[in-house]
Amino acid sequence: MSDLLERLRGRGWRMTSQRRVVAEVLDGDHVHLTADEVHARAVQRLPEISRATVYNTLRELVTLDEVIEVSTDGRAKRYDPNAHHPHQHLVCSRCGTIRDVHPTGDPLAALPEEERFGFTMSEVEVTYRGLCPSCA
Amino acid sequence: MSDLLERLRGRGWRMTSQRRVVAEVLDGDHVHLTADEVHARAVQRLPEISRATVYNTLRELVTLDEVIEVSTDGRAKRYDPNAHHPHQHLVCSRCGTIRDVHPTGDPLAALPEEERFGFTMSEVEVTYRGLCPSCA
DNA sequence: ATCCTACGATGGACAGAGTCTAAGTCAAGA
DNA sequence: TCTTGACTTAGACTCTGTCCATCGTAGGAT
Ligand SMILES: [Mn+2]
Ligand SMILES: [Mn+2]
Ligand SMILES: [Zn+2]
Ligand SMILES: [Zn+2]
Repeated sequence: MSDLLERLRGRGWRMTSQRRVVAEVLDGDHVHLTADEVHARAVQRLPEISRATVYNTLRELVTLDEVIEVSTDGRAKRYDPNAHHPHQHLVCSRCGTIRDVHPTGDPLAALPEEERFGFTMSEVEVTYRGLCPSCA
Repeated sequence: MSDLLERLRGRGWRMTSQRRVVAEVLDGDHVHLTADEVHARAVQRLPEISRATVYNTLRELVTLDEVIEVSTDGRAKRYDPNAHHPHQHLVCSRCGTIRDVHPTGDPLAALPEEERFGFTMSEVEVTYRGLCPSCA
């Protein structure tokens, strides 16, 4: 994730300990933490970091296309650092676990012209739901 | 929508004026109202109906599979009476308009076995995003 | 190395969406 | 008509997220 820190510095970001810690917390695969989960983990490393700063930093990362915002339920949004490889999500209906998945083909192809109502299409979001092995 | 009222009566629902009004508000095609929008319209017909009752009734309709809950943004959930014909949604990124759409083929087919992580799949939700004719 | 200052961090108030509770009301069966 | 448990209500409360005024500091200028 230090690539991220480099890119951000390159974009003129002032590098603070708070931003560094948020970026570190978001490192890894299949990471889909809520803002409060990010805050909880950030506090482990930097006890005085505030909730507002975590929200601010996440919002900036989203604006910079470095993190994706995912809302799979009606609850808290989740923040996904895997922003550079397009993917979809597989969610366990019981425990809420989220995995990144890569469906084959172009999902847009399944929507016939006459079903597009004159819209200019830009993206498709797919959420697969089911029970994970532990919950089944 | 009086079919709905019949079905509900058959399921042992006590029929109150409040429930009747909520069901009436939800009648129609491409209806995707928020709870507060449902409440606002219900108040036109029955001024003393409370927000809590609207929420209660919507939750029951969802439990009975008579209405579908849709969350296309991170904002308020939308309530969709078109629960008996499976469909997906096309959303305008600018104004939020929602249309029902019917993609061809089985959306599950696009997810290869090795991408299912041992999940027992149950459903797929697809959200197509773009700009509607008025917003483009 | 020190100084400056605009940008960032902070806590707390605030807002939107939804749930819960205790008390009052009424649909519908006896 | 009476009775009663299911339904409705207002408002308090929770959860998620935003906003604001103030304070602090990263990093360029000297
Ligand atoms: Mn992801
Ligand atoms: Mn719909
Ligand atoms: Zn699970
Ligand atoms: Zn539009």
